[in-house]
Amino acid sequence: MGLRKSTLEEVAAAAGVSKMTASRALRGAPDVSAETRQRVLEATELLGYVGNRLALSLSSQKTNLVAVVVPSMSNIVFPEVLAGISAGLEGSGMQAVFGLTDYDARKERDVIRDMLSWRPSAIVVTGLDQPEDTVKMLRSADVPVIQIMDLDGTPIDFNVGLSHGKAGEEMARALIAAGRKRFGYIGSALERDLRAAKRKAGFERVLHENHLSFIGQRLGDTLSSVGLGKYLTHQLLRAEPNLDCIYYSNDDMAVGGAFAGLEASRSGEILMAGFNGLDLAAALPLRIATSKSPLRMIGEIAGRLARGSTAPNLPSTGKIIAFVPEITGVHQG
Amino acid sequence: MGLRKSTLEEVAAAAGVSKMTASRALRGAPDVSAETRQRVLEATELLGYVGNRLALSLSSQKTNLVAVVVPSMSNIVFPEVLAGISAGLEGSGMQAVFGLTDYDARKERDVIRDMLSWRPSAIVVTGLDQPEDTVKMLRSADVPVIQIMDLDGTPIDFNVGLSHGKAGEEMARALIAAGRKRFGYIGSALERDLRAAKRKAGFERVLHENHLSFIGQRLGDTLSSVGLGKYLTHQLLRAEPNLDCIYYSNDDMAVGGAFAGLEASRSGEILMAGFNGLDLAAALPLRIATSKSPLRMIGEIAGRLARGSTAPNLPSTGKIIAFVPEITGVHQG
DNA sequence: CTTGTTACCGATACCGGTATCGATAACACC
DNA sequence: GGTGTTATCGATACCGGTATCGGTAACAAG
Repeated sequence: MGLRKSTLEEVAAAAGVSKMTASRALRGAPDVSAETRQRVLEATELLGYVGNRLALSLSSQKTNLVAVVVPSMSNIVFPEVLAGISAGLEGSGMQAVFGLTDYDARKERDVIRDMLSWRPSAIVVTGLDQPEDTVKMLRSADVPVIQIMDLDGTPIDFNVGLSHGKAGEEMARALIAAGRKRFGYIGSALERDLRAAKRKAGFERVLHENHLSFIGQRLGDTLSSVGLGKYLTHQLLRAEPNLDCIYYSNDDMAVGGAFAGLEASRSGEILMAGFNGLDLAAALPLRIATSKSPLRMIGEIAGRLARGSTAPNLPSTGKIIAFVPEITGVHQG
Repeated sequence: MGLRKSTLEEVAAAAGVSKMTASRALRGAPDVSAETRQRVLEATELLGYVGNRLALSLSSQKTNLVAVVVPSMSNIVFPEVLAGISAGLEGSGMQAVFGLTDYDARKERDVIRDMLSWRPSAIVVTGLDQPEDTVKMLRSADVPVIQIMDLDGTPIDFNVGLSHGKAGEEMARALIAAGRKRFGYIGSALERDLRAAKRKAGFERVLHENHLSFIGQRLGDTLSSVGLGKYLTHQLLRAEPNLDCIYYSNDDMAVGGAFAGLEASRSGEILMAGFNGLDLAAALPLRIATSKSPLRMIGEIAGRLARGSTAPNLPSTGKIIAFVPEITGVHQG
């Protein structure tokens, strides 16, 4: 059991052949006799040889890396997408590499630059709102760029997701159709979570079309969480007791809101609407309304695009894959 | 704006210097005149040059990679740990690379082998229960190995986590001290989630010491989730209506259980106990008992160990960093 | 015996950087 | 003028693989 990582050269020496022959044997290339191949495999086993991908990738000018850049891991949304990407890559020999931006554009640029320095065979980034210099960097990287989650903007290359503006609009229409009239809004950190801001803007557009507006709103400045949603809902309900519907920036916040409603003994009256369609929300004893965003599917398709395989059964063709979220849990009030 | 990735050679040519001088200029090495450095930087900007880490790492025999191998992303536990690792690595120039095992030992071995082929400067793996061949591979890799989450076993090198056996024991003691007598258990996929199995075993040890045992239990075979916890709890409560306490494999399941209790109008009576101390559970309108596992902290310390910096204020010294989970939410019954 | 074919293998160049050592020029000093 | 010192730069080797081409031995065919 060698303590230092052994090289192909050493394996070859142990097998009594040249480096080149050892390389061929390990890759299952032709032009190697069965006996020689056997000896090389034994030497490999003996030395615990593990190939060096750095050398392989440098030499072959190819990597099996897919760079994935997401804002955060602090709620279940992005992990779900990442799991989807991993699943979409499964069996391709490709490996996803994740980088976090903390919803910070500068950090995003640095992370992307760092990722590109590994010469990945594809890069997946979240959203369409990268600043110009970041876009320029991605464009000149000569790598397939897959922008996920959002559709509202101009994609660089591939684009998988849904229109958050429309998602907000549709939710507003559904709630108005269900007879809701007195709306509140609760969200957080909208200057960073641009997709949540787009949903809110879409929602408000439809409210205005119907000569309505948010009666009251509360905006937190930390990232969304169940606890924050609960806290802000208590606040908002104290200030505006006669709301009959609250739109939240996402399901985490809405679930918190539902708990707050429960604690305030006002469960049935006020309809809480979120976004994402988390499993958690489905298991809740309280009904919240939500738009089901196909997080895992978005990840899987991104993964399949990254591996370059033709993805079957896509909801639309071409380089833009659009989903329309299904709205559930809206009931008359 | 070059479409193909440019090389240092090209940058050097554009600046009218040799490759070597360009390399020095970009790394801020000495022996470069201010004027030359300026010309190189301009050429870099012009060509949109992004260094090639493959070449750099191969040449320097060093990578900035930290390999991280976790079982899953489907609940918030591991994302939380990953976020901690990222935070612990912040500012070090190191980059975490994640691989998923789906709680499958064979897949774990393959993922670890694949990770090692990138010659990471450290590798973080989940748990201490790797099969012998995997351990051998890690041992001979000549890389710091950091095993996280669990302490019950023999570590290869560094070890950060807590004893899940003891966590189960302590929870049982606390519940018994609070007057609970009729215990049930609900979990899932224990043959894969070995840490949950250890907690259960610890819990049962203390039950037996007190001449008690689980009156009834339900084991799912899919991964834990809020929905599954709710479903199994309904089942168990029908079969064993006189339970006064249920121990769950984790908080996800326990939260589902709490919801089930709510739906069955038996909220106050039965104490549900989980594990992890998720934020979600804290925001719940219902009290569940839990052991707070410092997930993010475990990740951060693993990250700090990986970057090789001395981590200040560690709860213990040496290569084993042990945490003791805090139990909350246990009330008399 | 010569020639051609096939199977197997090795020598060499290269991927894109960095380490190392040596070269050159400018300048100071004796 | 000869010599030493310093600042700046380039040529070369190397990291650990793979692509490519050429070489050798064995054997069959003429």
